[in-house]
Amino acid sequence: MNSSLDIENFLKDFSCNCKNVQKKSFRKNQTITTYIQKRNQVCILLSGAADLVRYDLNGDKSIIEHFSKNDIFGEAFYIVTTNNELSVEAKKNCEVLFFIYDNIYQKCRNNCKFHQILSANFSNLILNKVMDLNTRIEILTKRTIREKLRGYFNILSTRSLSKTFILPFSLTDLADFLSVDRSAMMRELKSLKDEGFIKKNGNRITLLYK
Amino acid sequence: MNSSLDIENFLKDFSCNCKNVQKKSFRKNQTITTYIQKRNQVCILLSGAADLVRYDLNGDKSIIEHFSKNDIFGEAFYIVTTNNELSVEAKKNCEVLFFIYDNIYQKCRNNCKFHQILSANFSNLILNKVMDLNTRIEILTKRTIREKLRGYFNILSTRSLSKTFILPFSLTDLADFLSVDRSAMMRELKSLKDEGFIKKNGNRITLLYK
DNA sequence: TGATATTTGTTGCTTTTGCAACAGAAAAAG
DNA sequence: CTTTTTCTGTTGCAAAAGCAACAAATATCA
Repeated sequence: MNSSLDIENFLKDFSCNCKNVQKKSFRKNQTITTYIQKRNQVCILLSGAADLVRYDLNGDKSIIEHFSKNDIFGEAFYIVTTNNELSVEAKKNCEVLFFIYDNIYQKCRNNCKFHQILSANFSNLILNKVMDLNTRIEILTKRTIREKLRGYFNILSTRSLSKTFILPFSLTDLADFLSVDRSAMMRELKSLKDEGFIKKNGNRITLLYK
Repeated sequence: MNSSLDIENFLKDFSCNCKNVQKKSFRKNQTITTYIQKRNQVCILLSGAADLVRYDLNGDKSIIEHFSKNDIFGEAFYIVTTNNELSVEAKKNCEVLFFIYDNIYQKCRNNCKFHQILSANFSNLILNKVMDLNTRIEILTKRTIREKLRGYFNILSTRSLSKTFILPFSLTDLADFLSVDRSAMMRELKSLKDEGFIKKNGNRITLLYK
């Protein structure tokens, strides 16, 4: 989306005096927010990287979403149920903008530039989000670990316009992202290597098939 | 979302003379659209039910999304890759509105009511979509068939405000939706029944746990 | 209504995945 | 620079899931 460039520039040095819009910084491994019903919070990640994670009753961790620069997230996009605790964890040092959803289309008292540009760009930000979510679902609906890996690798390859690309995850996190057991995934990665489908150096992957 | 009521009323008897907005009818099992890169088509399902499906190289079918009344979909929300064919299939007779994404925020020549209301409500329509997608991901990230079933049943129970609810799918389609083998799912359903977690009559399910 | 197609329910067997555990490599912290 | 922590790579075994096949029940269609 070329429109993300507009947003990027404006977010970099936004200023708004509304008490409803806040910019906060987080250090790696801190919890940025926990999803709570009815608060309707929306966040934009200005810099850094973060994951939306769920710990289920067995203590298994799932990475529900992976956020990087300019991604939008927050409980406003979620129907929060009682069965699971969702929280957003900083994977690197992060800067995050917080506001509430109701606020987006309301003109703020100051009629500040932030609100103007935000409401103009909100749909595009969400559209990007929808595309990411659809991509994620595409991968998760694949039946086997092998297909998930190949599906994800294809996407990364397409995005980087190259057969070679760098995984945006540690292998441990990749397993959580694909929602599979890490050791099983490692086994499958090894088979893919042995059978000549991929080449792997650390987290640099090269696809060897068409 | 209470805002969906506005949309519902206006969609029911919309009229727009733009050549870029079309309303079409489909019979059960017809293909409503196939996703093609760059066309940027957006669709709103006015009535009926439809599924976004993918057939992979092995011929396995996955239901990527399930659409009901007032759901929004289309290739504009997708990064279409070469590896898979995505199409939307009518599960019942359907009425569908077609237009292109660029069109949403452009004022049409006629400045018609449709475009006015659509741009005002587009964000809410997408927001609902994001919530659905997030819900779907929640379920797909569960590790076992049992957890997927229970996760999905919890959601249906919450939505219907009751321990008893009707599955919106045939069991065959439910398996495709959860992206698992049907016979394995049936086995798991049987265990859930035998162990006293659920009661099942056709596609009416009752949860027996807390 | 009768014929045809689809869905449900079930099972034996095979393959895949998850689990647990551990050693070595790499990265982070002090 | 050394220690501590996290990540990678691997394995044997157990559990879960997929596959194939079929009969019975339902639904659809002509």
